[in-house]
Amino acid sequence: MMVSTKGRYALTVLVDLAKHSDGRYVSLAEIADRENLSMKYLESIIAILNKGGMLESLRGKNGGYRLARSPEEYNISEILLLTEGTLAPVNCIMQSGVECEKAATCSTLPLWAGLDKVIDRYLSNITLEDIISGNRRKMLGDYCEHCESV
Amino acid sequence: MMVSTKGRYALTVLVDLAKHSDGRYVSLAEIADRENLSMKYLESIIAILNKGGMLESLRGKNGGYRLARSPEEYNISEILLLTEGTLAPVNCIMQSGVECEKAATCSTLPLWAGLDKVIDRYLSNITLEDIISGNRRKMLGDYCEHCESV
DNA sequence: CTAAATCCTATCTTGGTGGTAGGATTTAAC
DNA sequence: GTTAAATCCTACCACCAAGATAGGATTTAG
Repeated sequence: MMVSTKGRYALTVLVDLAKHSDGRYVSLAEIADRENLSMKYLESIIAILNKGGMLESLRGKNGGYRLARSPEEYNISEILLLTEGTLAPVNCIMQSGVECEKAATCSTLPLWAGLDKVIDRYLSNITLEDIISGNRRKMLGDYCEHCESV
Repeated sequence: MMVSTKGRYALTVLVDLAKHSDGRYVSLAEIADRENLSMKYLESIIAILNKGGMLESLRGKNGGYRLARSPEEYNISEILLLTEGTLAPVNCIMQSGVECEKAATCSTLPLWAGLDKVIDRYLSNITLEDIISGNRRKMLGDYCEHCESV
């Protein structure tokens, strides 16, 4: 498993906000209720999003959260990176420069590095807007970033 | 994390066998020593490979393991699938038909399904032979299965 | 017969996942 | 200025898979 509930619920929250806040602040209770998720657990997840600058929050009565930017300005990679810490498919691949001591001679490292690249390319290319608009071609179809850019 | 040491070590073992057995049986002690991994731990991993039909084994003195097929006939996806059980990036994606109850209305499901597809495409396309021959273009480069097939 | 090997079963520690609990603080509305 | 509704903060906990380790039973070449 690569993406835990943390990352998945974070995305769910952002999608919910994109769909339901038209500028207004939406309370966590409302989101938890609508998405049928534990509000207490979402609390800890939304805190990460908030501190990461992905949301604006308002405390007190009638408070809540709303997106800090417009949906097309969020790419999925940055959302998951923030909540999951890393998206690397193996421990060998570090976000920092720290490397395995065998890296120089490891025959399998290029495979893992390539896999990491493929995953990040896919996720970086999709935005929150693609998700709420249901851009199936880009997510599921034969859409090819590489071909498209040539 | 998506691929644990189980899958990584399994691949390491297969690569080691591909490189060092020219038809002869290679003992686990030899592999563990060369790869600097715990022999006892490798034992449990190689058992999976063996039962999965990826290896041929010979018991008793001078026994050991060798590949059941030639390196280009193993693709990485099947190796990892056997050892890891699943390669799905999220719990939402099942290898069986079992689905989340919210699947029909879930806006994020296409994203996960697409990610799963991208990962499997990449790993299915690379063989053991690509790894031992260090085919960097295919693993790391701008190689594009999609473009290539058009 | 013995040494070298696979095969089999059981056990253990650790850290991350997926939460829960309780309260402190802020603010709008009456 | 009191109250209710909300965010914010800290601590805690159960469970399970990962990553091994241990010990012995079985097979076979020499």
